Amino acid sequence: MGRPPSSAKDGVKKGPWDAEEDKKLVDFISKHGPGCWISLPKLAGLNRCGKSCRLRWINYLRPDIKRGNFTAEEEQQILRLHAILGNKWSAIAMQLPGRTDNEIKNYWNTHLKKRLIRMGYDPMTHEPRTDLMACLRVLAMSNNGLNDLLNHNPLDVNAVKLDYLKQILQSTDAGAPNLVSSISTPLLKGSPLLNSLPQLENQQASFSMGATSSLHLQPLHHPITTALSASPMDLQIDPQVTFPPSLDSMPFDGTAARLSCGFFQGDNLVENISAAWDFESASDFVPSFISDADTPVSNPGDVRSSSSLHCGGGASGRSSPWTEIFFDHSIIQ
DNA sequence: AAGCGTCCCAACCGCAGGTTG
DNA sequence: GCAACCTGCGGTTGGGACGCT
Repeated sequence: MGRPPSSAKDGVKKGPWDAEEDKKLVDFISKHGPGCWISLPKLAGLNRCGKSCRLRWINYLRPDIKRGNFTAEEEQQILRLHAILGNKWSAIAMQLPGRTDNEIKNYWNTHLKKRLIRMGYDPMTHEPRTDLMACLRVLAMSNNGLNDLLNHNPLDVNAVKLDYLKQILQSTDAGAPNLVSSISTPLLKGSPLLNSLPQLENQQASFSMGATSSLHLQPLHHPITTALSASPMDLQIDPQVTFPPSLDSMPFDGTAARLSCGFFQGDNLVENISAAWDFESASDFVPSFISDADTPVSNPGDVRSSSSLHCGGGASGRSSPWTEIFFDHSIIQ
């Protein structure tokens, strides 16, 4: 568990602690108290840096550390405190005797945050995230309906693709309070793929999102994709738009498309997400998530790969919960 | 049984703030 | 006032454990 043993420039040992090191540290601190962490390693006969000793003592060796699973009461307390304090793990730990900030942080990241997400709450604000539902439905189709179709009729890939596109374009959310946009599909005209399904042309599709959402649909793998991503296809849906007529004649090779949603607070984009569909092969048909650039998320199941999605309004460097929202949500699963 | 992907968590890193000389 | 040092915090890493195919 943990980091592999390694040596720093000055020869100080790093990585997991062994029993002998633990004993030296415990013996020294029980005799002399924690004191100065910088000089402690030398005095205790440890080939570690003071920082490492401090961390080991505070997070593992301290006699008042409580071991074992978190109780339901502790979970509730963490949730309550996190709603008030945010990621102030040390402040939260002060209210939970025997628990360390590191332990609480780990427990939050591996259990409680995901649980909140599954329940439809934003783990940072602890507020319901109703504005995500339209995108979740689109993505649910991708993970369930599409795969089912492929499994049942693997040979008729084009039919599956068309059906999938149709589902996306027909998706509605009558239950949500903000039914704000409608999107026509002239963009898809001319696609060899779509020509085989005439009724799809000019079809109106409704997407339900927050009243200040944006949406764009654009072809990938196209020479002018880059130019398009800046404008004019990034559309502010407030309250109702259709694709600009100029896009009617845009070539679409039928191999890929991207759905992108931006969420705004006032004029500020606080979150932008995209899903891309690659129609080149059936196996690539599950959408991949992309950030504001064209960098696909290589391993969307691993939350650590989601760092390319920036969560606005928080501290810099904070990883976005959005990928988890999609892949952990009960609708998806 | 083997291979693979994901989960979990101990430990590391960088940084900010406080203290000391 | 300033630099060096020390401590504490929050974010991130990475490998063993585990589960699934």
